[in-house]
Amino acid sequence: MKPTIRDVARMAEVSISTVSRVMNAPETVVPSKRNRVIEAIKELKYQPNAFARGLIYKKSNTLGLLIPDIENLYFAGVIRGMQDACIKLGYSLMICNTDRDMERTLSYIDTFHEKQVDGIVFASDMLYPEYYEKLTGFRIPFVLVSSHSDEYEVPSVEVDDELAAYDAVKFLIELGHKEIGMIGFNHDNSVSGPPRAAGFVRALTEFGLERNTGRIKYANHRFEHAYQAAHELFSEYPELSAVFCVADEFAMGTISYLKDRNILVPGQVSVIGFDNLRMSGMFIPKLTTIAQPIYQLGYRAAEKLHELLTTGNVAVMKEQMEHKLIVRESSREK
Amino acid sequence: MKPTIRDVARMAEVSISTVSRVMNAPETVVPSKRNRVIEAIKELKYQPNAFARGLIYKKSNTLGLLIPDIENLYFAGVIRGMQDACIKLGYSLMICNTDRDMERTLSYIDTFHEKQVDGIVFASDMLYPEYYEKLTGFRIPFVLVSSHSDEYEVPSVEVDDELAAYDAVKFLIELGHKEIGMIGFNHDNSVSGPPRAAGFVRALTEFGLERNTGRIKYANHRFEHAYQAAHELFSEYPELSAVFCVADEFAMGTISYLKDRNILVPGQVSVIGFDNLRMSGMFIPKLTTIAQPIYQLGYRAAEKLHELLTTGNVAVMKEQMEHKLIVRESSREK
DNA sequence: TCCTTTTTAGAAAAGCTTTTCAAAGCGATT
DNA sequence: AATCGCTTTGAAAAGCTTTTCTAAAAAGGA
Repeated sequence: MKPTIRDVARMAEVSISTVSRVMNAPETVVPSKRNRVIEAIKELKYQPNAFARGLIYKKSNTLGLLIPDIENLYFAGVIRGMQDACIKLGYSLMICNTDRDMERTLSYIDTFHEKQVDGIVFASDMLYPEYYEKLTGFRIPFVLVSSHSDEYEVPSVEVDDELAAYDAVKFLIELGHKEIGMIGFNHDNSVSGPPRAAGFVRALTEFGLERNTGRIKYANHRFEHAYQAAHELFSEYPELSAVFCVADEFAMGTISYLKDRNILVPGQVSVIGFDNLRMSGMFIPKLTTIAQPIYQLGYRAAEKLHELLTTGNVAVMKEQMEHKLIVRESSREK
Repeated sequence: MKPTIRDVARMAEVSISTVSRVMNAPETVVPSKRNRVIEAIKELKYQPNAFARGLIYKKSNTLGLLIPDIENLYFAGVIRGMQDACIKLGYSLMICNTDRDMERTLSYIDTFHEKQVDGIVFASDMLYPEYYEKLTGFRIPFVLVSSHSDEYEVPSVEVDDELAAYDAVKFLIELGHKEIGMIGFNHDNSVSGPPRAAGFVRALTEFGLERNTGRIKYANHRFEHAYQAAHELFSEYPELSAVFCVADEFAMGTISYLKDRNILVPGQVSVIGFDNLRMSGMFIPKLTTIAQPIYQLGYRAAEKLHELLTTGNVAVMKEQMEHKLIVRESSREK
């Protein structure tokens, strides 16, 4: 049986109140007893029961994290950042992989509520009304990471997707490319899809390359879909000399396709990605990409949630972090 | 304030016992009242308090998972499998990233104990005596995944590392390669390191290629280290025509190095990896590798832990799952 | 109609900790 | 020596749910 505070009290020959005090306000108990208690705790390997504490404090010191796809390296980075922040702030972390499935997500929210997580970080997926209603119905505080909400007032941390995409495409244009395509996220279930497409269009327009704005194919988060999308893109526009991919995984898919077609990257076609995954520097060729501060995004999201939890509010509702262009080997001057 | 069972009782005009019964043994309460209670629960969005329940049942229905490195795709797959199993079995999952840091690992075990997880899956890292002592001292049941223990009697699920490595090297030999090197895990903090090296040696010996057995360099889990190790390996043995890498990430590092040296893979050198990560099929060239059933390993580990928790024992202590050779593009006949 | 059995419902205890409140102990001051 | 004030300690309540035990009500039988 797990030892309880009673067992410690009995062994140290004091009352349970004294034991509790030794743990929570040691200076209020005389050293002789205090030491006896400490001894007993060590001896019994006593650890207070989190259920009993939770009942009193009405807090679990646990945060929930909802992730669409844990096999996506992007989220692995977010998790790491968030977990480090949690250690600093004294939270445990409960991670759930939703697979972008609504039913599953809803059920995880139920679980989080039942387990009394103090708050939730909701990553990257669309904040559907169903989620919002449930979360607010349960009065669970939450923040969005790599996402935001136009409809609701929800704190969020992300990158400026429109500007980042603009920078990527501008880079391609300044390299001398005039025939540029894009592999984007499907708009209907993606929050970063539309702004990245907007950045693509804005850059083209500003530089008088409007004729490219329709050269977009969409893919569904994974390599294979991007491979397929690249196939469609190049079948339709074989003249392309550069492609903007809204995710590094898409860039890899695109390059794979090009490789299978014996088209050289960056010799014949330049490809720029987005995210700067850990893998991106390992790929052959190493990916030119827009780096997101992935780790920091996760770290900051946890801090923001903590702020919300402790002060009941956040200083700035929609927060944006800096992106950065990283030039490696998958792009070249035209 | 979160509604409690009292609030429901008041609204439905019954006692709290009745409310509890509606949730746990509905057939024992008369339909008229039962419906009133159900109504009230819905109306108030009531959910029972997990702390209070935990106090009674002495169970959290939560499993802990200790992972060395969440940014390693291998573990992402394990997590997914484990989480799916957890859903099936009715557990929540608490994931902690140890970074292979002993202090951190120990502190996570404390947290798990305090949070009263029902059991722990310990992934891939060495089961140091410190861990074992702590875990057994707390009486927390646990199983090992992608790992095992020679010293202690601990249930485990993994692949037959020695045989898998043997199969990989045998494949290389049957391709006609006679000058073979290996990039392995450092032995001092790795459980799969030694058996994989043993498999390498056994295959060479069986085919009369003993002269190769010393051609091993070690790396430390990550791409960059493998790149460096490949550098050392080829500086010392430039005659090598094939390399066995004990991880796909090592294979990528090795291929990157060879690429930088303008050595063609598989044209001049064949490389075989280990794991079959999701990325391995995206790499250029696509990796020939020994596939581990990663998802199933995680799934099975959770099932095994469940078995341990419910029956107090486990049918087979050390379980091995099947590996499989997957031939893709990074290997070629000599 | 009365008694026995079964069904249904409520009161109270238990699970473990923290915290409040009251009491006891002690030293110091007059 | 008596009182005051501070420190230290223990008893008890509270937090929320489940479960046991008891009582009341309903149903069934004679």
